[in-house]
Amino acid sequence: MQGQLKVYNTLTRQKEHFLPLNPPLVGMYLCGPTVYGKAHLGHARSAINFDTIFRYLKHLGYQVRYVRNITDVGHLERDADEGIDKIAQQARLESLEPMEVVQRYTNSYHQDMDLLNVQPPSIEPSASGHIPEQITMIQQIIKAGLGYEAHGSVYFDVEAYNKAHHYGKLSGRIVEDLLADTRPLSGQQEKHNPLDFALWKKATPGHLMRWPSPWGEGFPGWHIECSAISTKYLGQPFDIHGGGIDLLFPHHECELAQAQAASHAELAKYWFHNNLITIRGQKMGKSLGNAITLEQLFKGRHPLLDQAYSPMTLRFFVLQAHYRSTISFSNEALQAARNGYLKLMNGLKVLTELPVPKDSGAGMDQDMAAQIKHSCNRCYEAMNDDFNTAQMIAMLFNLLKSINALRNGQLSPYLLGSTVFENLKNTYATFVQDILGLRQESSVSATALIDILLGLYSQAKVQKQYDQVDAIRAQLQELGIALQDTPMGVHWCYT
RNA sequence: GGUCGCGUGGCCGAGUGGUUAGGCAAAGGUCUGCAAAACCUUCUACGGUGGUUCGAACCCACUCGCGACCUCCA
Repeated sequence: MQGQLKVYNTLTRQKEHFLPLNPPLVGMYLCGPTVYGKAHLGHARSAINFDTIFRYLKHLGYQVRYVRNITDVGHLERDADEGIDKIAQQARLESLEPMEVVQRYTNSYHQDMDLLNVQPPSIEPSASGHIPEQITMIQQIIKAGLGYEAHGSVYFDVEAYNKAHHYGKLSGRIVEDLLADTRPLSGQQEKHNPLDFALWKKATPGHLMRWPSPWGEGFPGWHIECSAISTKYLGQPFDIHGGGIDLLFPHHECELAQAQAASHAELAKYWFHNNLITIRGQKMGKSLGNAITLEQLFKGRHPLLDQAYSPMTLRFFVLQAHYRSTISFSNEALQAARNGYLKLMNGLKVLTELPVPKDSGAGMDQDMAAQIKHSCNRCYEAMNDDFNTAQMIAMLFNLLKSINALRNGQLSPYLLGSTVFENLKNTYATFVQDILGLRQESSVSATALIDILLGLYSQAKVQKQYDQVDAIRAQLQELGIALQDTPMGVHWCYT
């Protein structure tokens, strides 16, 4: 539809035509959140960027199975010898069961995603629910001679793997360079090589999250869940693997190597990476302590925030930049995003109120019609060029000028003809709502509106304008609202 | 240190060898009982130096500044 989609593939470092392995089916995997804390702006960016990609692929007619995992086990907090995973750590602080922490933050994540109008993925598997699959994959890797056990833990043998494959081909690393630069970390004496990474970790006695395995009680390594889960639901290879650019190395590199080692096949055909949100020139990240959670943003409760910003403001803010560029966070930028978002939404409202012109046949403004048609097409061209939402939004603002001109009577719909008008209407509405995923955030409450009417009602009554009094009462009655004059004033109730 | 990326007007941010990106903010105008919105106009920038070219913000070299990954990270 509307030209051909080109996407930037991190694996090949260039834009390529998007050719799914089994069209019209598309398999897409995204590294989801680790649920040991509230989601922050970075989580939102990734989710919004890939949500938009998901929406656009569906719009193009693809049948997309979108898998986004929930990481609820096993990531080491710091050094391997501590053997404490993040979730267990947090659980102790809060005196909660680990799975209670997982549930709480999973719920919180889902709430945030709903507010951001991020569509739920097709499948949202948890790591803890796929321990057997992970163990099986580890066994395959061992069988292939690319993993080894040491004292109840299992490691991936990077050197052996690199003999037949290229460890580092995704992130552009060279094993020799990596080796030349490895820092000695404590607790790595079990490894044959500093580059080797854990597939399975033996649980220390105090470790809360643990599962039985052929190597004793333990928990899966950091990377194995994604390899096991993605291939389970999407096959191998599948079409698209996504995630934040900070996951590129080592996480995605390891995922790729594990899958390759276990099944002698590529993990994914296309790798997409969204860039980061920066603040004061620096990456916003949990470990840097400069992350703003979504809750803080929506409530305006953070020292860096001048005010609260709504979910749709954030969504627009994110999508006004290309997904592979960094975005600078600032109050000024958020404020600008809010105003831009409102302008776009008001255009949608205007559009629904405009009458569809009948074709008069004569008097069409060919130039104007051509211009609108051109802008409509360019919305598709922008999205087809590696999901360039920034450029697409610019086109929508161009269309918006015409839409507002139509409303003001500065431009007559008859000059456009019904075909162009319908094209304008459909394109604008489709891109704003279905693809950008923007929706109205109306804060107007019905009771507040009724109160205003009650004021006018009372005033009219005092002035003995009974026609108006009766009219207000009758019209509210039609809406199921009855007015009642009492000695205490005017009340209303549902009827 | 290794690898990679970025530096665009007051702010955010596309783009890329010759054509207005767009939004926000600001100024002027049209409209208007007031206000707002909308529309029109203005502000025409690409870190620095040198080179290639008829022509570079876009290519090349050097240089300055910033950042990301290499450890958990969206």
